[in-house]
Amino acid sequence: MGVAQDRKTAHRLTGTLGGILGFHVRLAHGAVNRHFAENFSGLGLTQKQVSALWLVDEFPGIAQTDLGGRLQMDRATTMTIASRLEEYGLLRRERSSDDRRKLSLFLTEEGVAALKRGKDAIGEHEKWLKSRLKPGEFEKLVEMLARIHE
Amino acid sequence: MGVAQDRKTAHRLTGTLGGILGFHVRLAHGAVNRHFAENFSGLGLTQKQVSALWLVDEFPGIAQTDLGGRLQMDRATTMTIASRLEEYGLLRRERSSDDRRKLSLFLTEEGVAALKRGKDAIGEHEKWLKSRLKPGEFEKLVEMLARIHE
DNA sequence: TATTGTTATACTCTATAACTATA
DNA sequence: TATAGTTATAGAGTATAACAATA
Repeated sequence: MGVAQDRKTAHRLTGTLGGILGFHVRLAHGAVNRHFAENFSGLGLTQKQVSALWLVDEFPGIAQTDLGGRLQMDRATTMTIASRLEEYGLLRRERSSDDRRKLSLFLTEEGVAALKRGKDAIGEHEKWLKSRLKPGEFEKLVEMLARIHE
Repeated sequence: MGVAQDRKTAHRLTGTLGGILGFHVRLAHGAVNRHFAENFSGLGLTQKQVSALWLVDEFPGIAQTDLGGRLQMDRATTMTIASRLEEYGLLRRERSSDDRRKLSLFLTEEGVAALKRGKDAIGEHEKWLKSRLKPGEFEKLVEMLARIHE
């Protein structure tokens, strides 16, 4: 309640939005999404969808719940993404024999082809990202962002 | 089409999702949103909404289109956010006398109070972010992310 | 009891297209 | 003609709650 607290509050209230990390995370995310959507609309897939295909390819037979864990989404959200990819004919669901509650996910042939195109798109997109950074910063940035979401 | 190209493609296709910067930007954005939503639900405002209030406070009388520019959203999206804040009674719109096509935005008294609470929440939230980084990284991260979205 | 998947539902953010009014 | 705002509409992503099947 004293002068020190007043000063602290005053300082915080007069700060500029440009100094807020969360604000820059939000804008960067938007810029990344926009660049991908605008430049690779022919792909017919979002970055998120390519990520899901990528993980199913990296971990064949992964359970839906584990896919959700790796992409940090709850069961219902995972359901939305997986169902859409199944509708597109890119993903196949199979009841697990180990634990019959679980679904094992696999890519279809079309899914493998779509992932290949998706990875090419993401490769180009990553080049664009890299071009906006100084040498060595790319890896630094990955490391710091990972520490935030891990 | 030669061996060099094959090798390059093979390398790209066998890479792991964890090395993709866009992937980490997405996860970090999700983590930031989730932390804010879970810890400051009592505020009744999203980070995005607080950002909008903050900018109107920083630039009193800012036109809707300029607010949109600073938050990198198109006219329609800006409309959605501004209308909601007006509904909440936090924002006031006034026809500009300079250019009668434009709207000037101002905070209401309630808006000023809400922004104060919002800034306190964001201040705590930023502390959480900082705690996940090493000394000096916070500023580095802001700088790099800014270079991506600028 | 706990976990996995499922469905219904709702909310935020985003964008396109077509329209009105002002410049 | 171009710009600012507006409305209608749609889609992606996210989440909560309640339910069924399985462990």
